[in-house]
Amino acid sequence: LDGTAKEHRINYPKQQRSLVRYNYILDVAATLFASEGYENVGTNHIAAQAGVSVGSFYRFFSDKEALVTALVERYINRLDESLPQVTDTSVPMATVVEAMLTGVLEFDRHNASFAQILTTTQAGQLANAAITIHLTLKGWVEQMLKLYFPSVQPDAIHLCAASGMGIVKGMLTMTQPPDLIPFEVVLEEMVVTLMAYVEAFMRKHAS
Amino acid sequence: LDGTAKEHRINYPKQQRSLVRYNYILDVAATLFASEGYENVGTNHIAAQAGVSVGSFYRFFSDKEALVTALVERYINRLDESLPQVTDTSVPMATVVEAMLTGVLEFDRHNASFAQILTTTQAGQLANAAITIHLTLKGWVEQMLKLYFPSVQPDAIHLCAASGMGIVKGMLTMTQPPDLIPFEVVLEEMVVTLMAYVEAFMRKHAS
Amino acid sequence: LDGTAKEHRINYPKQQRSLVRYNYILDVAATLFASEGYENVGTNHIAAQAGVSVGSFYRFFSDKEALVTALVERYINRLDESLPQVTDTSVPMATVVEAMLTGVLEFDRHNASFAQILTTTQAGQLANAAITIHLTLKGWVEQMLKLYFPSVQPDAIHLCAASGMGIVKGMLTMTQPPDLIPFEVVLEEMVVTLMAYVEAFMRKHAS
Amino acid sequence: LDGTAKEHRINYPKQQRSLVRYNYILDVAATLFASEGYENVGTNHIAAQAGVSVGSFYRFFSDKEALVTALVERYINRLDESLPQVTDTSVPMATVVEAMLTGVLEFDRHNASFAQILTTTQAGQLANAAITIHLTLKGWVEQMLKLYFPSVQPDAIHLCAASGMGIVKGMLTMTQPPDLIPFEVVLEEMVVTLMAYVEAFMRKHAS
DNA sequence: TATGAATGAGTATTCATTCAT
DNA sequence: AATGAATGAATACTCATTCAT
Repeated sequence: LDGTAKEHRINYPKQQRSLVRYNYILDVAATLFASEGYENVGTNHIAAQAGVSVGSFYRFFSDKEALVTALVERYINRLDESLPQVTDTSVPMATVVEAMLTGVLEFDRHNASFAQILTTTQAGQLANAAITIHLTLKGWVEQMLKLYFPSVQPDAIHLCAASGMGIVKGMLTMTQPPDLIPFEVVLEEMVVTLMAYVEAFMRKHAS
Repeated sequence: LDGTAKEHRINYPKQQRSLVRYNYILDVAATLFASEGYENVGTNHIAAQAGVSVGSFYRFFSDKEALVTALVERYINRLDESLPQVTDTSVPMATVVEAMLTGVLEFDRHNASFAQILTTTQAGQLANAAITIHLTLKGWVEQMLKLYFPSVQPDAIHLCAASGMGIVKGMLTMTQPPDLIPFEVVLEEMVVTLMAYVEAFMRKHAS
Repeated sequence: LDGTAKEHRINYPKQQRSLVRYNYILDVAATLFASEGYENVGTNHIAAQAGVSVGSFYRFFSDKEALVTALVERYINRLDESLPQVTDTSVPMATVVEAMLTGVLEFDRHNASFAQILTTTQAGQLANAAITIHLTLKGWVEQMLKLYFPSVQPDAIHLCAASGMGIVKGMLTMTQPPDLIPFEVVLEEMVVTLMAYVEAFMRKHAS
Repeated sequence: LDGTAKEHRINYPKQQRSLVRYNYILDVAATLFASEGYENVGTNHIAAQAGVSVGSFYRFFSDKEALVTALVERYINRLDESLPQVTDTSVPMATVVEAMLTGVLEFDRHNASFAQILTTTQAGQLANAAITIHLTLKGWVEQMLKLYFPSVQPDAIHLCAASGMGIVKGMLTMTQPPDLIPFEVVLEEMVVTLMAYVEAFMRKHAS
């Protein structure tokens, strides 16, 4: 964004012991970010809470931003493992959509800060993180749409995926204050909305 | 959120000259927040950019947070003036929805930081601001829904409004990076989505 | 003390109306200093509390320090009027001492901040004020001592007066937190102490 | 005083190196307070003068007030070590009083700001410090008086101690401007005053 | 003469980051 | 490798004082 492009580096641990520490720091950071807000959580605080020294923290992460990058990477890896893979259209799309949304909501429940980071719109260190997750998920959605609607133009697919992402991200916040709507209810409304949208969209864009 | 509830006060200017300054500071702040991110913009920076001294800044706003409160107040007042009032159902709902969404998108285009603040999910000073706008808008949506669906249960109305807000907030971000989808396109998709959702929702909740 | 010697000026009001304002500002300031502490009371605060503009405040007093100077002047003028004048030794010294101490304690009761300013030892704007009152009172004490002990050396008189001032200033604070000893009790102990001290002192310094 | 009771914390250093720094900062602060006045000395100023960074300053002291608290603690610990302990009445009281006063005056000579803080009467951050030292010293005086006058009522002991404290605090300022009376002289006058006062007091309160 | 809006240098405090041990 | 003491630039906010009206 500003060209100064500091090099943010993550030192991926090779030892087992280090790996545990590394992951624990990420856990602690994610939890703190969720409850206090990213800007209100210092690196010293994270390190202390994780039971390591700041020095150790900076051996793993060159930067506060590198920590976020690592967090995002882990989110994406875990999502990749836990979300259903769709390779053929033998299953009705509604089923797939429901499975994916269930997966995402479930994922958010077990991965602190996920939705908060994904929905960040304020410029700042979190912004790039949000974009990375957004683009990854949107790519997956596009793949799925292409599978189910092979004859639809790429541009339309892209638009549909972007809208879908917007809908999911927006409705994801319904579980949080001030709405505090239960997960299952949100899930149901999400499925309804997405299916209704996709159907209407495809009716219009069917070649 | 934490009960300490510092008293944030805004000194509403009475003189014309002051009113201009007051509004100008809000303009500058909103613009800076949009480009740099709330946490990266200092009060000294805002004051300097607005061509006033920090002291003057603090004559208007007791706090950095009071500035946000004032910004939110102004957003709400302006929205109240510019969004269409719906008092009867002589117009088809689709028309109303389209008019409102057009209004909101148009509003965001002319009021820097509006969508960013509205979609803030990170804990911090912006959180309360986001909630205030959210609740206000949701209230308006509920009113409209009650008008068109007088026989539907309040709980259902509330859920529908909350979902609608989620959808709009989520899709509002499509105009921003990395999607950068044109306003008119986003508007169209929003209308489709909302109408499709409401229709499906009401089919289920019709008494 | 530091050579920069800014010129602190008081604009003594000539009009009756102004005089009332002038005195009222001093009253308000003294009261605020007593309850909040000199450094915690701003000139804007004083002006507002006194119902005048800051501009008016600065027409009377060139400085915050000039205000203190004026306060001290007024203390001294009022003390000069209310403390008993001693011109001959027809009255026993104990009676005079008691009358003077009664006067001082009474004075403190009706003149906010008097004791606090007099007993200030912290360097700062109050220091000069404290010294001025101290020197004035000490001068009066010296005069009285000379009258009763005409044959004692000036140096001894000076030392005795200085000690007396120390004793009075120190015991004056007994009425305040944390001791909170009643005025009459403090008065009694002061008289006892001073008389006992002077007697012992003079026994030693009688030529 | 106002109930808001911020938690002032001191980080007592455990390493030798840190302890030296910690004490040096206190030394520097005390010296600066003495010459410039507490309110005129900033934390940055103290840190710079002590040759440490502000950050280091705040590692030791959570607050400017915590610094004062630490200073007071150190005063009290050092006084406890250097003032004579009185456990029986084998020594005449005059001797004990003289020894204690010598100790206090000597202490003030080697511990910058001691008397100034002890005699602070202005509301503000120093006020609590002053009260703490005052109460501690008064407690010691009471103990001593009880020892020498076991049959006197506690209330009378308390009043006598309070007066004694007032006398000492007041006369302590005689060594400072504008009086500048030599230590030995002040000491002598103090002893005379206190002994004369106590004698007169006890004559009256002997049961 | 009176007003009070405006000024801006100054203050306490935080926090990402470094580096000697 | 690991530690955590140390750094200092940066930030929110205050307040004595000025000056245009």
